Amino acid sequence: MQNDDHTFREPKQERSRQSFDKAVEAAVVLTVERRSDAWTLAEVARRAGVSTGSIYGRVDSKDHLIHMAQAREMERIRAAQQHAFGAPVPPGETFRDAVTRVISTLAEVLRTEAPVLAPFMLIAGRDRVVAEEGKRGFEELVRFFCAGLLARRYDIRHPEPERAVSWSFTVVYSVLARWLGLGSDPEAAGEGDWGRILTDLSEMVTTFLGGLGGDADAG
Amino acid sequence: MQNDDHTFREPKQERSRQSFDKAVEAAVVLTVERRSDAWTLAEVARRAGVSTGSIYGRVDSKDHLIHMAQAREMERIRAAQQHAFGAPVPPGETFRDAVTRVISTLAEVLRTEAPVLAPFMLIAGRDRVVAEEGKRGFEELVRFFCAGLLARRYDIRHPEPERAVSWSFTVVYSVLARWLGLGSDPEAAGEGDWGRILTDLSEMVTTFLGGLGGDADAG
Amino acid sequence: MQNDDHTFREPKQERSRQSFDKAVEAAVVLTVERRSDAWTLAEVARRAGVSTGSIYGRVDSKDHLIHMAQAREMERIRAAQQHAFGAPVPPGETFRDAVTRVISTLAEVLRTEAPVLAPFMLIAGRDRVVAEEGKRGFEELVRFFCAGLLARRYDIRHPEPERAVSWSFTVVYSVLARWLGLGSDPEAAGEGDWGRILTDLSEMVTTFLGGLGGDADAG
Amino acid sequence: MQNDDHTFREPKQERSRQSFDKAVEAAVVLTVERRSDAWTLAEVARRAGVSTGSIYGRVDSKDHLIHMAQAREMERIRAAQQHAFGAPVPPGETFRDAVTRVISTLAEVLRTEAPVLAPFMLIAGRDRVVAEEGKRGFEELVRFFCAGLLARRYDIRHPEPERAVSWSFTVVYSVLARWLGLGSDPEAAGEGDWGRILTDLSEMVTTFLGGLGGDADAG
DNA sequence: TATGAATGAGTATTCATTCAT
DNA sequence: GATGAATGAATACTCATTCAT
Repeated sequence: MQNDDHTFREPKQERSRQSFDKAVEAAVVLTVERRSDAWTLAEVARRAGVSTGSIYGRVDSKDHLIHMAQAREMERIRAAQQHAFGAPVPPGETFRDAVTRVISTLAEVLRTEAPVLAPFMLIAGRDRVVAEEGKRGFEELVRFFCAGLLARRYDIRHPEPERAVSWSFTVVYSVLARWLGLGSDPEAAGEGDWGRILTDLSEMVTTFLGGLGGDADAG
Repeated sequence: MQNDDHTFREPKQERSRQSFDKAVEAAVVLTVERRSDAWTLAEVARRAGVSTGSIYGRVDSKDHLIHMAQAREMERIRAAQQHAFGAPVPPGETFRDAVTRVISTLAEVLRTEAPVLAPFMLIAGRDRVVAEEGKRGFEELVRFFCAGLLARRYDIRHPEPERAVSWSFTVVYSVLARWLGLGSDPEAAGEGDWGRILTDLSEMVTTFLGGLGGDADAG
Repeated sequence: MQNDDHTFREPKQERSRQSFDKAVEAAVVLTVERRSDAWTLAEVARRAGVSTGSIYGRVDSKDHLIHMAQAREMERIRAAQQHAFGAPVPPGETFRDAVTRVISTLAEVLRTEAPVLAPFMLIAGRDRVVAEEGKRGFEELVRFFCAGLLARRYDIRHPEPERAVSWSFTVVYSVLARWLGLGSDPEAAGEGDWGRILTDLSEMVTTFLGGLGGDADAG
Repeated sequence: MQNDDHTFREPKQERSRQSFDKAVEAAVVLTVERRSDAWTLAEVARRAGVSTGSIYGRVDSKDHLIHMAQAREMERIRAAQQHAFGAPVPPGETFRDAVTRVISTLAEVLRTEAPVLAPFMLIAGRDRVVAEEGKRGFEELVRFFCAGLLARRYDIRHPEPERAVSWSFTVVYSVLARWLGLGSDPEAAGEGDWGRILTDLSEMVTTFLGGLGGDADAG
């Protein structure tokens, strides 16, 4: 949860912590608004109602502030992911329903967090630390998704369940990310119908994994 | 081929046109090298062996120069797409082979042009003109891909062939673009095996469209 | 020993005085290390293990702290000078030996204290208080040196003994200071042989004062 | 005459050269006025009537500008030294007169250039390039002075004429530099009488070299 | 009184754009 | 036209000093 490349200077006074929190929050908001880090430290300071100097008391460069902002958001997002995938599995669920549920869960997390994730992905293109942190969140997502599907391992007729599930994630994530404009390819964003996409993905994955689609659960 | 937002000033002299071409070329090369527009006009001028002033004689801002660079590359890329998809269809090809061929063609075009496409997609995030131009190339790709598959319309058992093909494009493009780092999400770039991805995509799409996978062509 | 330009606030508690002493000490050490006042109050505070605020409780500017640091060192240095020049005169010493002894004493004091004196001389260039304080130490040195030589007034054949001795000091001090890098002219520092310089100076001064060099004491 | 650590960007237009010259001149003037480099680029730009950007067109840092300023002044100063020491030797000059002349020449050069030399010596304390350039000028001075005295080699009774002359330079330079405040030790600056100092130095050196002072030329 | 966080003026440097030659 | 020098607004970062706790 901490940055790798910088020593985070722990504030020893509560007041300070609040000030810095406001600055990080402002950085996040601006990053989302501008869909990139195209903001100045002066803007962050003004929005947070603090001075630039006070920010530099906790951070040693604009990049470091970006890392803090990302760390904070990723912590929140990872908690959200955990919560979303931690929901109880409905009893008696068909395989198709399970696939739909796992995909929808992923989709919902991504859709909710897209505004935050997108700019940080952009920044990851030139900032190794941001890339690494993003990767951690991503890998957690992979694990949740795969675990969710592999819970129905015995319904999967594909000869290599692990690989099939992993591939399914790739397909689902790629399509969703593209639709949501993650990865900063704004072209696709919002084209087509979100619900329809989820249905199509579920259908495709169900078929791919179960081999027959609708009645995999009947076996 | 022309820009929408600026009056293109037709150069009076051939010599001058060549100078400007060199500048545009330099802008392209730098854009690819830096994987973004993180270069200065001075750099472009130096590389092209021209002066910054002369560039401003043909263009009225850095953004405009970027538009010219993109226009030039997109023209080339569209020609390449046309050529690639214009290759003759092998006679007696199975449906599966047709799917594989169309997907491979798309994949090859994207893979070849990824270094150029990626930075412009990045720029498209904040530049409407770049986004529009990119979209045009993209839509052509959609048409080629879909036409390629719909040529086998009668092998497609999916109840809505048009939509199914379109959806297939979405899936294939999303996965490939992500793998190639288009859209500047560097996480996925290069993970997994390219050949394997093509195989998996072909398999998935063949199944999805044909319903039964391998023997759709038998019908 | 006190500063002229500031009211020195007598610390109420012993504990507090020790804290401030640590700060002054840290300022001295940093000044010597950096060979100038190119340090920050935060650095001083960190090294001293106190807070910047507490320093400002005893001092009202960085310059004032520098003055305290200098005052402290000059006090020590003046004691050292006093001690060095207070050594008993060997009985039956020749005039030449007396000159050598006085010059060597001066040289040794300067050489020992050069690391401290040099940066404060630098600072004296823009700080009147530092210049004044330095001057006081310097004048004491002049007095000690001259008194040392004038004790042999009757061996001095120069028609104006006072002036001759004073001039000798100028020559000796100038050469030594330059060699030691006092006055921050780093060019000369360390060039040539220290022992040789002392010999040469002694020879020159003996000759200058005594008129005949080696046998002035014979008269 | 060029800097070692930077490529000096030769202006291709005359206008430019003038602009930059004004900036360098302003840097020199400010350096002399402030007796250090305690000026900002904005000040230089304002005084020179140019923009900060235009300065950065020729120079890539404030330090580089300082180097240029120093290079320019040192060029001038070296020419002045050459001219001063190149004056014809009066025929029939006594040895004492020769010593006085050489010392006076050195003294005059130093006195004239002290305001420029002093701040650069200060800067040399932390800037290697400035130190090196200064050293070059200094070494030239050593050569001129020694050559001037060694022209009277046969009047020197000291057993090691070269070393004696070199030592004489050290003494003379040290005393003069100190008096002139070179080396940023402002304490001594201006104390005593300049004419008297020259007389004393001449006397001392004449005696030191010739052994008998006034009648060395009689031999 | 001590602490250390907050302040904010101050500065070097960049670079798209303009314009004198 | 072409050239490339000049412009100057913009921006990250520093640090002496203040002040809430």
